[in-house]
Amino acid sequence: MSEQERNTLSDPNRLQTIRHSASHVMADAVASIFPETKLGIGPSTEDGFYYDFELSRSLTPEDLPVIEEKMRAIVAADVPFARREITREEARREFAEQPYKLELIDDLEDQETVSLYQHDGFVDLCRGPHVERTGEIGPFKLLSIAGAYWRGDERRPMLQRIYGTAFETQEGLDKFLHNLAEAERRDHRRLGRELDLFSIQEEAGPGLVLWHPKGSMVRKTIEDFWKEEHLRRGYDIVYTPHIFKAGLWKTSGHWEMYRENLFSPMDVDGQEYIVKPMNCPGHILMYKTRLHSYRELPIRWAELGTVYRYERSGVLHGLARVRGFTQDDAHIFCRHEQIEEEIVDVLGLARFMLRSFGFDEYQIMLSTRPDKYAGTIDKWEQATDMLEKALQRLGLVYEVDPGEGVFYGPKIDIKLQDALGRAWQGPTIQVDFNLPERFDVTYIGEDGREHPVAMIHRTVLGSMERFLACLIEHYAGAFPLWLAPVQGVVIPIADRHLDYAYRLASEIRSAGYRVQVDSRSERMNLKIREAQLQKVPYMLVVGDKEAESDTASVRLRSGEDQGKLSLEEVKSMMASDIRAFEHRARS
RNA sequence: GCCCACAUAGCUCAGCCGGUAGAGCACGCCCUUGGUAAGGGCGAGGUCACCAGUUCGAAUCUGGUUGUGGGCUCCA
Repeated sequence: MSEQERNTLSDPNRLQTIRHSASHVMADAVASIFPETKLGIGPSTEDGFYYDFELSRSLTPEDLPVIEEKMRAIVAADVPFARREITREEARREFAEQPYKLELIDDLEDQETVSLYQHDGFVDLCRGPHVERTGEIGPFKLLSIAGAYWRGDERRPMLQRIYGTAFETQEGLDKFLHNLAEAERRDHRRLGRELDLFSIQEEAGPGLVLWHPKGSMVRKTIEDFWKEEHLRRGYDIVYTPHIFKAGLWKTSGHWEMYRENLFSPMDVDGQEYIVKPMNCPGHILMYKTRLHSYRELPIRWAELGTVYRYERSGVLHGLARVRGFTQDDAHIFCRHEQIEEEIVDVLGLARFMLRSFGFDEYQIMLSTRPDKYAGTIDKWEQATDMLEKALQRLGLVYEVDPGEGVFYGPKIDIKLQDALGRAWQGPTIQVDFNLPERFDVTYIGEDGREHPVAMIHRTVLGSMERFLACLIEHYAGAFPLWLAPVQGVVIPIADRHLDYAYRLASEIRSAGYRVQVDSRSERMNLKIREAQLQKVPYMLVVGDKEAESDTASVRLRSGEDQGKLSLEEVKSMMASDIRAFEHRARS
């Protein structure tokens, strides 16, 4: 392969190198505009690059074009990038005015030398590599300004970060910008309002969701499906209260380990109560109402449990990050030797659920012991081991996420990928030896003695809120027929067709479909347009011809005209539409 | 919580340098009964997020509060 060929190929390292070089050029530009600039770090990222700066004043969006202009000049000058190696002492002198760089130099492993990259007059501490010359940096664009803590530590100073991206080709950049626009078009907050699915209002409180009838319909459909599948797979459905006495949360360890997420206690008759942040203690108390034989295990209790967690104001985001949400939770009480089998089953259920909702791509993470944890290291290792074994047994590829577990146990997280390839937190499976111990949860073994029970916490969708956010964006609001809140709209052409329209609608409705009649005295064109914008799967146009022949002219959301179909044909078309989705999941 | 930006009618937005608000869509009424993505007319609707301050006068300037957006930290 020739040198030229190598450079034109879409090599991921090449792209990274370009972006990293672009970040240097950006830093150069910023430093030349703001002479007092203190440099942080400037790496390439998955879809671009950034650089962190400490500046004499705050950046505004108007600064970006100016910086970009400067960058273009540097790229056009096509100056070479030069690597230099110097000793740490020399580096300390070179960056004497750069406190953040000095800190980085001090933190380098005991290497004798450090490498520098220089282009034009700009020198940066950097491992490299870089492109040969600035002219090799392809089309780029600065995207946004953000605050970022130095080294991601909220106790350290906040620097100003500029995000940008660069590509090898103009098409690459265009595609990226197009994707950004597409993501905006699919934004569940926008679609939530446009499709009248839900709202979050200042008056009600940040992070608290009001589910409008249409959003509730989607949610109900998901919940019904979820419950049925759980019953089929040996779960029992339970309900528990929204508040519990504070003592329960002290026993569970939440009071100690999960304090920053708890809402303040409320006083009820002189007793402290706390809104539940999790469902587990309720299930544990229920389990403990009587003795359980090993013969009963595993016991699988599922609850669509609404929990409340205090989330810092800056992290709230539409339905994806809220303060009150409903987990599709379940707790499995079992013997230790049953854990692996149960996890295998849960993974199977989780994969089934994801497929059912149209997600085929996902990524599995194994999160291990965090800094703040309950229980012994020994138990943690045991639990982690079991999760790992189950994953290996199913031959699933996974990554380890060190320190990301919950305080009471390690977990498997499944991140699903939506239509745009973005990852969403979905199913979570956690093994927990700690809560059973704290609450003294046991079963009676074959030997007639008490044994500690093992507990698995799991969700297979995550939460109704976040899952709906993901669904909306995945489908861009055009839900598959079985989930669509309104599955069909009957559109009478003139008022004299209303009777027939109502009759048709009620017959389809009695077959179990959600169909409405658009009875307004508006033109058919308008009704079609609105049904289309509302992403209604089936539009059933009825006029003189249809009323006479007992048919409906079927227009699909895709714009396809199916022609005149009889009532039976319409119903069977809808039925097969739904069946196709079911098969997809079970196959 | 932190950094930056933003907050005008239900929605999307205009409102230059301070002189008490405007469009399109949506909504209501009327006319139109029309064959596959917006028929026409009239009308109603805003203490310009909230609270202070500067000023003869604030949607417009200043400060604070609340909320939202993009990030950081954190997470179902």
